[in-house]
Amino acid sequence: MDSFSWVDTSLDLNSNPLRLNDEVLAPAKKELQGDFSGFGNKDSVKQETGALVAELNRVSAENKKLTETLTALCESYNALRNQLMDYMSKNPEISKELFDSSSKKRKSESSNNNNNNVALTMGNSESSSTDEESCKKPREEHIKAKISRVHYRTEPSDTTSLVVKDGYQWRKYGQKVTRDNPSPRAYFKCSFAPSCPVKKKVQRSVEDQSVLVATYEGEHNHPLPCQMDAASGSTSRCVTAGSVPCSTGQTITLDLTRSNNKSSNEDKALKPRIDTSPEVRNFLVEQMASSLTKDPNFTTALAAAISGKIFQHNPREKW
DNA sequence: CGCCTTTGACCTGCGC
DNA sequence: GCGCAGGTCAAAGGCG
Repeated sequence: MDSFSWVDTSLDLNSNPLRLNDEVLAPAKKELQGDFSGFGNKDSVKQETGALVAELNRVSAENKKLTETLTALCESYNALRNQLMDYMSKNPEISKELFDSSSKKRKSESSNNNNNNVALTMGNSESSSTDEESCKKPREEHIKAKISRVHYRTEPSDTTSLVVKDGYQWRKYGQKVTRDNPSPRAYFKCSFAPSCPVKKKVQRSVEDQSVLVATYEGEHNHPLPCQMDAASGSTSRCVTAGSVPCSTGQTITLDLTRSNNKSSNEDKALKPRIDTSPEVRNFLVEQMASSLTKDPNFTTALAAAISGKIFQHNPREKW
């Protein structure tokens, strides 16, 4: 699966057209439909108001039309993406061929094009940021080791910490300043199990210092420590980011700035803005549901969570 | 006292 | 062979 995961199929859906309804048009509409008593009953004002309302209606209709077009576009895009994934999974040699040629090409461009997938990449886009992996000698262990990259959004004020709370226990064994990024890169090993081969590299994104890029190598040979804590009934000290990002082969962006009791302007500014029109909301919900159910990694994570619950109910049972 | 982080030294692969 | 850059080691120090 990793062999074709270079396809960056991410799509920025936070584009402006979707926001027009609420953020731009609604206040204007409200203003136009408001009380004009201050202007008296002059015909010219009425005519102007009427013209503006008509114009607003026209723009609203156009916006709705554009939204529908975009929705249709998204649907066809996702269908096309799924077809591509199916095709490449059925033809691994072709995807490998494509991967090899593209990685060769990217090798020469890597100094300029790394970190292209910062921000909203939830699709299979591992290799868009495999700058160092592509430069490595393809040793067997590196081919076998599953590599995944997870982006964690941190507090904008926190630009020095390289700690990623992902639920596992890590021991830092090194830190290095790399050439292509002024921020230091920290090296971690999984310290929960001595035999666990998983390593993690954490470095701040060049483009956005508030984004931590964690690269996981290998697979954990033990359950998530939080599940163990839950099983033993002890008070867990781990704070998960709500996901098990290991060995997925995908790039995921997690927002760690979303605290429960915070409502500052800064926090508001970070919140994703989603169009509240019903059709768009339904579409997004359907897309999310279908993406999650189709994703085998989600199924795996779900199974892990359920097994964790089972452990919780059967504390005597060993794993 | 044990665990963890820091940090300089060392190792290894790669390009010239 | 040499230099560079990324990755790893291990001693020293901090902290609970």
